[in-house]
Amino acid sequence: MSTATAESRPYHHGDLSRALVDAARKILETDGPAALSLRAVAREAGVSPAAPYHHFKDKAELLEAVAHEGWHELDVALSTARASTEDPRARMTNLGVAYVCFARDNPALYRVMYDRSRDKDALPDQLKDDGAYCQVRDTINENGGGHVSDIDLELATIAAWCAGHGLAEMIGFKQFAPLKELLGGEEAFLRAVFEHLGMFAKFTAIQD
Amino acid sequence: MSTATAESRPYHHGDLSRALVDAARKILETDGPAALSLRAVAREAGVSPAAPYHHFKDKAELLEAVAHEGWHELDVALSTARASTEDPRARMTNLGVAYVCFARDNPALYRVMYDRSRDKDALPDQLKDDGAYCQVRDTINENGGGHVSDIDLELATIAAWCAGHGLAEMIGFKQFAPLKELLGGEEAFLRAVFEHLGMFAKFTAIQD
DNA sequence: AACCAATCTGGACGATGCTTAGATAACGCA
DNA sequence: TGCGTTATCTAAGCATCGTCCAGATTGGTT
Repeated sequence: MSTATAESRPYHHGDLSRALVDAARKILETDGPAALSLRAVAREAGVSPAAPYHHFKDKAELLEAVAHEGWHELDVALSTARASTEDPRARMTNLGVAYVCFARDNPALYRVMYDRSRDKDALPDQLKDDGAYCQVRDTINENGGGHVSDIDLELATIAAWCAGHGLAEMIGFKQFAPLKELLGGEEAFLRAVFEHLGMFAKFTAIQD
Repeated sequence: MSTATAESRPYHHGDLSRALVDAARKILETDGPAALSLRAVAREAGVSPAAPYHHFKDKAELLEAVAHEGWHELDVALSTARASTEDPRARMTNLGVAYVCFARDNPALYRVMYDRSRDKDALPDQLKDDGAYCQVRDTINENGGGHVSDIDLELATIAAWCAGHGLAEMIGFKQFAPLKELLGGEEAFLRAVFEHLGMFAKFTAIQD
């Protein structure tokens, strides 16, 4: 035993929940989602295949914990992007670019996040109250100068979120490679695509 | 087509490839993607677990065939929607609604289609030449009256495609239920979201 | 010191994807 | 018509998976 990442562990691990989530994320990063088995996670944490069941009901619950971390980190990334400029219009574009870049830089994690959401037919609840989704809504609201109806604001947020997610899932697709090169890199490509999404048309009209 | 779960079937099946794809789709519809194992497919087709390997290299290749059928059917659905009206602007919205409705009505199939694409980091090649993707591009081009640059046309198509895909993956999410009810049903909700996607802002500006 | 509850192990069960060896039958050619 | 070639299918087996169980170990309470 003690295939552990470090020296020989005591019988009781100490903080196995944490170690399991960390092990899962390490496997995700190095070998991708296909290699993420519960047994592999236990192996990576230096523990027997049955040990995780004392901390997580089943594999899905472990993935839930991993996804939760992912959403939080996405939240942080969006916060940073949001603070990057004063111009509200540019801020919105930066937010979109940051979203897609997060998915590009953490493809396996992003996939787990949405696989779990699709299984539950719902995004994590925290997103709506003070998470990433909320940041998109607030930024859009700033664009409208506060004159936007609740319904329009919600619809625009959904539209933006869906576009961001769609792009995030396809950003690595081979078909886009020539266009990316033509436009001078992936980020320029991203900005150009977001330029074509006019979530603000209605709001700027209201402002005028 | 006499998939022989009943009467005695001859040693050689006749058209097992077809039967396997049909069996896979039936399992997808009734039990969802999680239940789609190669062995279950073979069982459903009334054949030994090893038989599929004489027609498909592995499970992924079977799913590839299933996905291929899905893309073709999506293509048909978009064609129908495209012919539904003369107004080019409304035609574009109808196209988006039809796309999302296809995903809503065939959730498991849609998931297989994109799972396969993500594994290959590419959409099916046929899409670009005369498939669903091409229909979106053509419809957008009609909107621009042919005055759109190739690059802008491609970018707008990508933007629309990504937004449609994002919405398609999330249309069933619980968080959207109240808004759907408020707007008078799912299709009204869809139209409202697509209203907020201004893929045409640039083009209408060109036309004006 | 003694007990309890939490934690971990070893082993097992059924199911999966896939491989191999051998059985069967359809097809082309004499 | 007969025969061999080849495609197709079965049976059995391997490694792995998710999950459960009985029993061993331990830290925390009293």
